[in-house]
Amino acid sequence: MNISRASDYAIRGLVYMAKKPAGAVCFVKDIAKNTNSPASFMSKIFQTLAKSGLVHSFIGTKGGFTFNARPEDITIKMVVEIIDGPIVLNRCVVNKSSCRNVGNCDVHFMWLDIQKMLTKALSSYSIADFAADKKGNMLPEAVQ
Amino acid sequence: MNISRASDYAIRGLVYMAKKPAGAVCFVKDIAKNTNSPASFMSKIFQTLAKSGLVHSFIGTKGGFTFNARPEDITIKMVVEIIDGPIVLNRCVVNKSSCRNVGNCDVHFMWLDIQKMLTKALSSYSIADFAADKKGNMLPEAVQ
DNA sequence: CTAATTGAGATAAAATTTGTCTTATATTTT
DNA sequence: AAAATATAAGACAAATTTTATCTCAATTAG
Ligand code: SF4
Ligand code: SF4
Repeated sequence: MNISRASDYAIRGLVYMAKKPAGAVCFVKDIAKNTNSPASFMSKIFQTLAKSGLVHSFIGTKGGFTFNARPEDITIKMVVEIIDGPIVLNRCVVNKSSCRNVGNCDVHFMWLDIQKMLTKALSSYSIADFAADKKGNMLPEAVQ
Repeated sequence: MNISRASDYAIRGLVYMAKKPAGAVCFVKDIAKNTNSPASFMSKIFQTLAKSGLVHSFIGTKGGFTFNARPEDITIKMVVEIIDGPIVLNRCVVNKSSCRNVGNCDVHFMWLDIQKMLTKALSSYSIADFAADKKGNMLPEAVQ
């Protein structure tokens, strides 16, 4: 029940990129250093982000990565799902046929509700929110 | 970002127990059969539940498990944390010293908020809620 | 053309998950 | 009392996922 280190790195890497002037080409080495993360691992993470279309990659000297979408359109949910795969609290919440008990399972509906709440929360944050150096609570309903 | 099969089995095993008359001794074999779960796996899960004090175990013929707490006092969060370990969305949410970036990390506060929301939701359900055959939404704020 | 710098992709170690199999314990039957 | 039986306890192990590293390929500057 947690996000992976890879997703944490990816989010902070993208936030770092978003703080640079729009359109700037960023190097993995630089991103990794400024986010305190292993460069070789970050490299593979950005490969995945590039494959997903979220960022664009340029190979060779003076290569690097640029955004392929506006940071304000990239939600935390998107990043986590690209890196960790779909968010599925319990197998039955996205694919009913994945569990033969779903028809007479009392617990099923709880997972549906919590899944909905969680994905809604993760979708309510974008990369741009953090690049603007806003701090503190941005999900009022979470703490009242 | 999901609960383990073990936690799913544990919850439904306890719900099955809660449907029986209070104080009844239940066998793993029976619990496993009625929850469509591997008996030997369920056995190890109930070992853990017993070690935590949630249920009581009796060895030998006519042995089995009984509740050691009232089903209405056993929250889903408790069960998941006993089986899967503490719920920690990201390492920084329960132990600030686990991440050297926490002081100047913009994303930290988001995880704090979502963690709080998630644990609150998981604490709002008890085993008894599902044993009563109540179905449907029990977390109004999740779907409005 | 060569060297330097970058991302791409193959490989692998470590940890976690998901189980099974054997052993110990208590009860019931003979 | 001994043997058979039913149960939980715990050791063991396969499979998967996570967390990386290491080597290769592509591009460009000089
Ligand atoms: S909660 Fe119920 S429906 Fe969902 S996976 Fe578990 S048993 Fe199946
Ligand atoms: S979100 Fe920030 S503080 Fe939390 S683990 Fe990641 S880097 Fe550390």
